[in-house]
Amino acid sequence: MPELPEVEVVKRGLESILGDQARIAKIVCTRKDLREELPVNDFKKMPGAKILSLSRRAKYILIKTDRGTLLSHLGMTGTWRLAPEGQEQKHDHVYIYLEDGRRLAYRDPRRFGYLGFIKSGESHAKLDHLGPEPLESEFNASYLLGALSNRSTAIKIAIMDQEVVVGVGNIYASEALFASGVNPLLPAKDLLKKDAQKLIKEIKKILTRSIEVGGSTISDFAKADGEKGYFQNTFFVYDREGKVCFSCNKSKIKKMVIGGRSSFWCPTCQK
DNA sequence: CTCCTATCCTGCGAGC
DNA sequence: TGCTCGCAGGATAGGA
Repeated sequence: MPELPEVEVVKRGLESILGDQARIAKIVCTRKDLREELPVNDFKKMPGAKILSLSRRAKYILIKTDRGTLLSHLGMTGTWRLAPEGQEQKHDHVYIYLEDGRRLAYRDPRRFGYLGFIKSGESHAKLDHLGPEPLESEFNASYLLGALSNRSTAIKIAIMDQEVVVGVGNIYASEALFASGVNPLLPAKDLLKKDAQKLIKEIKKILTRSIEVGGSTISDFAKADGEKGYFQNTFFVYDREGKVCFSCNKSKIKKMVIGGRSSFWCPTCQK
C-alpha cells in the first residue's frame, strides 16, 4: 500500500488510537517470520511496556516504549487495524494486546513488510544509510544535485532510491516528475538546477497534499487499513497509459518499465 | 563505487 | 462461470 503519505497517515492513526497512556499487555505472533524473522524474543519482554511516542522515519513507523522501540514497515500490503476478538482475518501475523483490552493487528498478505525491535539507546541497521526526509529543508536543490552528480541512472530510479531521498515510491515518483516536467528517463546527473528546484517543490507539494487528503480520513482508522488504495488521489499519469494527458489535452500517456517498475509520463509535457 | 536483475509472497482483475 | 496469466504501491542481495 504505502508510500510516505500513507505511512504518515497510518502512523497518525496509530497515534490517535494509542494516545499517551497505552500499555502493552502482550504481543502474539501467528507465524515466526515476515520477510525476515520476527523478533519474538524481544516481544516476550514487552508485557507491561508503556507506549511513549509514535514517529516515522522514511517508510518506517517507530513505536517507542519504555522497553525499546517497535519498528514497522508495511512493505506493499501491510496494514495495522484495531481488531477486537472475533475479528481476526487471514494473514493477521501479529497481534498487540493492550492492557485496556483493545488489540491491534498487523496484517500483510504478501509479507513484504517488516517488524523489528530497537533496544533502548541502540540504533538499527534498517535506519542507517537513509537519505533525507523529503519534507525537511535539508532536501533542497543543492543537496539533490550533489547526490545525483555521479548517477547516470534514470532520474525516476534515482528519486526512488532511499539513499537519495526517502519516502518517494513508484506512484509519486511518476506524479512528481510529471508535475515538474522532467522526463523519467533523464540521466539523473543531467538534471538542470532549475528542474531540480521544480522537482523538489513538486515532491514536497504532492506528498504534503496526499498526507492532508489521507489525514481527513484518520477519524475512521479502518480506512487507514489498506484495500482502499491510495487516498482517492487523482493521478495525472499513474495508471493512465494511453489516456489523454490532463495538462496538454493532446498526447497520450506513455508507460514503460524503468528499473523494473511501471512508469508513466506525458511525452509532450515531459521532454 | 554504480548499475541491473532476480526475488520474496498473495490477491486481483483482465482476458479467454 | 471458471481458469490462467500478468501485474501490484518495496527493499535487498549479489553479480557484472
